[in-house]
Amino acid sequence: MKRSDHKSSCPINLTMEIIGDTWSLLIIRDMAALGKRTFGEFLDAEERIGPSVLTDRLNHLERKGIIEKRPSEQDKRKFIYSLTEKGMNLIPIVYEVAVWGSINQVDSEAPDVWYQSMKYDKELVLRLWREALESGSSFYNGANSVVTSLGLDGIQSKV
Amino acid sequence: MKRSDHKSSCPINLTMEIIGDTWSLLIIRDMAALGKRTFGEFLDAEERIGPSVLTDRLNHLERKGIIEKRPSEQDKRKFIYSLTEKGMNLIPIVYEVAVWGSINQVDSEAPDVWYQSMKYDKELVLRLWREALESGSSFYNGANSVVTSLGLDGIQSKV
DNA sequence: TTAATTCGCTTTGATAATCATAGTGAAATA
DNA sequence: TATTTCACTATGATTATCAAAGCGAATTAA
Repeated sequence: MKRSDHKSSCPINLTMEIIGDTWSLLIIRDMAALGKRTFGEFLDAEERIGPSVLTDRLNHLERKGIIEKRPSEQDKRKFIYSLTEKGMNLIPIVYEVAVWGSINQVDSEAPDVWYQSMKYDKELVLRLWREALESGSSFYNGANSVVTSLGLDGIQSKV
Repeated sequence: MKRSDHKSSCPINLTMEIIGDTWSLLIIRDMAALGKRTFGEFLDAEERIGPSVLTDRLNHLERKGIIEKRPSEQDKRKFIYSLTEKGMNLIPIVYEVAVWGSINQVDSEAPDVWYQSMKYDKELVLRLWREALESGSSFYNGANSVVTSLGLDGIQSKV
């Protein structure tokens, strides 16, 4: 089956046809949580994605309208990838996936501030996360990060 | 890389190593939303999963503690699959995935009652869905379905 | 009681995705 | 000018996915 076809029009199926693979949500995580923006930064991920797979996944996400690509002005070799509105709308999914893993997978490990943030109201954290992204920050990094907004800056970040 | 290894301990990665494929979340959808419980019912899904892939995915989900399998008492050829506690905890993810697809994928189609339910408070719907599953119902079907609890029974279900 | 059907899978053999590794050419840096 | 960095491509091996056919046990129909 070609990727352009659809197995069904079920919204769950259509969504999983976009993010239902090993890497897509990890790339979105790197953008939304860590503020990564270039090919090399994604390549550096802990999970060790290969360059050909990364190229394929970035093209896929761009074609699906989840991310955008523009040339860097500082370094003409680079491109800057960023989340579109449609991509930012995936944050609630990323959040629930992270919460499920944190609670249901005993061997999961994340920065302490993540577990701290889980104690706050879900809608508050999602609103702050959205605001962080819209101002060029991410969950962990940047002037308007969720960590900063929640006043968790001082927490020791184990991992 | 063998499936038993982990690319990282990130909760998002660990979760996607379980549900990050084309079929797993569709099987969980069939259980949680439609109340499906047997191999043949899963095979009948709109998305046309093949029997060998279905076998593989069911074994995978069982090994990961998401579903359980027990012999049917009525028909000794059959097995009854059901969601574990850990599996029911995936409902918020399924819900957010369905919401994202409904809003961001123009060509998505779901029963009218699904769109009706999206107008209600998120936490209410998730609580009702959990209660439905715990009493043997599902989102759409059964005496304690979410549809029934929200009083949406009369709505025409244009699939 | 026998024959046909249903059920939960397996098997098979082809196609497609994924993988690690090694480049490549352009741009930046030393 | 030489080296390094950057975003990717190319390659060839391994693995996953696929549709289709087949199988034995259990159930149903004649």
